[in-house]
Amino acid sequence: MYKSSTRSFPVYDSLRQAIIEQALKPGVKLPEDSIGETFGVSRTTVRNALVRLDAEGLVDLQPNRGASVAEPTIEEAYDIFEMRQCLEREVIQRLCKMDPKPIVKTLKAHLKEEEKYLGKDSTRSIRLAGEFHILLAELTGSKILANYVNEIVSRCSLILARFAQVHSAECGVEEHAELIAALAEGDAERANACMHSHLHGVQDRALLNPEDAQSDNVAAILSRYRPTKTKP
Amino acid sequence: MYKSSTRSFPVYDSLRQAIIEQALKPGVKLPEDSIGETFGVSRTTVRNALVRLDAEGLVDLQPNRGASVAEPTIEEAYDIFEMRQCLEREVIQRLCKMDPKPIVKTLKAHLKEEEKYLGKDSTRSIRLAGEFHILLAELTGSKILANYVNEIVSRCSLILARFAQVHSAECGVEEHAELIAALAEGDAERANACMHSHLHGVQDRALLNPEDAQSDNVAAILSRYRPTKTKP
DNA sequence: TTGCTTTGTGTTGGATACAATAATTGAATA
DNA sequence: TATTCAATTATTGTATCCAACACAAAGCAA
Repeated sequence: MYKSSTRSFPVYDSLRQAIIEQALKPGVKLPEDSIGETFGVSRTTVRNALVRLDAEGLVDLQPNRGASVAEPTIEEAYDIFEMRQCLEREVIQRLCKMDPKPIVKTLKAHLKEEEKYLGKDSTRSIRLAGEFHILLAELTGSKILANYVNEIVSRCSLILARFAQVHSAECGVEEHAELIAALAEGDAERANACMHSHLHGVQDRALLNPEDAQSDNVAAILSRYRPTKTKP
Repeated sequence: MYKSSTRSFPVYDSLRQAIIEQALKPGVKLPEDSIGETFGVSRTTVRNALVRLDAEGLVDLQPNRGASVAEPTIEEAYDIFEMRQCLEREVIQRLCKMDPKPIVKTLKAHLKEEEKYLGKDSTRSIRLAGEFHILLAELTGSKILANYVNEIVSRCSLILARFAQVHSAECGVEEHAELIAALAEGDAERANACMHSHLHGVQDRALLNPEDAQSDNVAAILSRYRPTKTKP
């Protein structure tokens, strides 16, 4: 949907990643000037990226007031989690109608990655945990479903950034393993239950005792996300 | 999500409406120049609108080749309809857990509108039929769910524009009435069945003989495949 | 013809420039 | 000291401009 050959794509992608990984926390202002500077592009280009992120709900773009990382309210948070339950239920139901063997194989490979970085690289762990869910959705073969899941998982990261105390506890690897086991056996009932309680657990950890977050230096954070220029 | 106080909003909104109402058919080029002229704005402003529409899947924005109304493939069409079933199933399930009285009241008012223009103003009929589904989603109180339904209903319009022969047959008003009746009685089972068969009917009318509709566009499609293609 | 290069025209990608709006500062007054 | 309001500054909204690219037609070779 978004063609990466444009100049605004790296900006979009980096911002997105930074928001998901919570380097850019909810409420942080995203001035076009400074972002353009760190990426070496003009405001026009940055603006394009911001418009897209606004459409995805990761950024809040207010007229004459510029962009900032979205700050989902507690109500929106519940709304998003409920929607996520719906989408991921659909994912499970579709996967259960398919041949489990190649699915399980792919998932196990991913799980191995997750285990590899568990407790070592927390940022990577978090990303991998999110990608597990996206991978599940992709395995259904439905582009749209995968898109929606991708979007909603991102927004859940935002919610965690806003309300949860400990981000690393987002996804339990064992729970992923359990889900894979259920899928391997073709046990739809159990797979569904697994996913449901898994997501419910994430939600609880996020929304049980909500507390606020604060901001940081945008340019400094983004410079870490800027793609390294490899020029011959 | 999209603040209407910008200058690009009317452009976005008009284009969206035109696409949904099939005045702009799939594949039609959307040059920034001419659009900007008709709206009295610059290309920059138009571009903003196009980026948003691209993000929503209504417009296809290709680098250096500009924008055109999206042309969903038959595979994407099935994918989208399947997703729509999932989303609207969720809508029904949520509505069935709520107090039916105010819901039914609102829906009946809408239905009356639909009946009023049935057979008279086809464009308006089509729009109202689509809005019925969006209204259902809004009544759940979930912003996200309503957004998704809105988006997917729009994309279904696009599919109909591409593949169906008769657009006016999109939604049966009686079927809407039946659904309302089921909701009024709190009969979740029946409401679900209603919605399912209703959507299935729409899908069938759209995708049953897609070859005819596609052959209309063969010339246009082939003209884009310029180089070294063997003739039939 | 057929295939390949070239040139020309139109359109887009992106940077810059200027206008409009919001945020901030600071001085004057109570 | 607190408050108001005007002036300044910062940031965004939008238009315009130039370079880059795509597509089409014309020329050229075989």
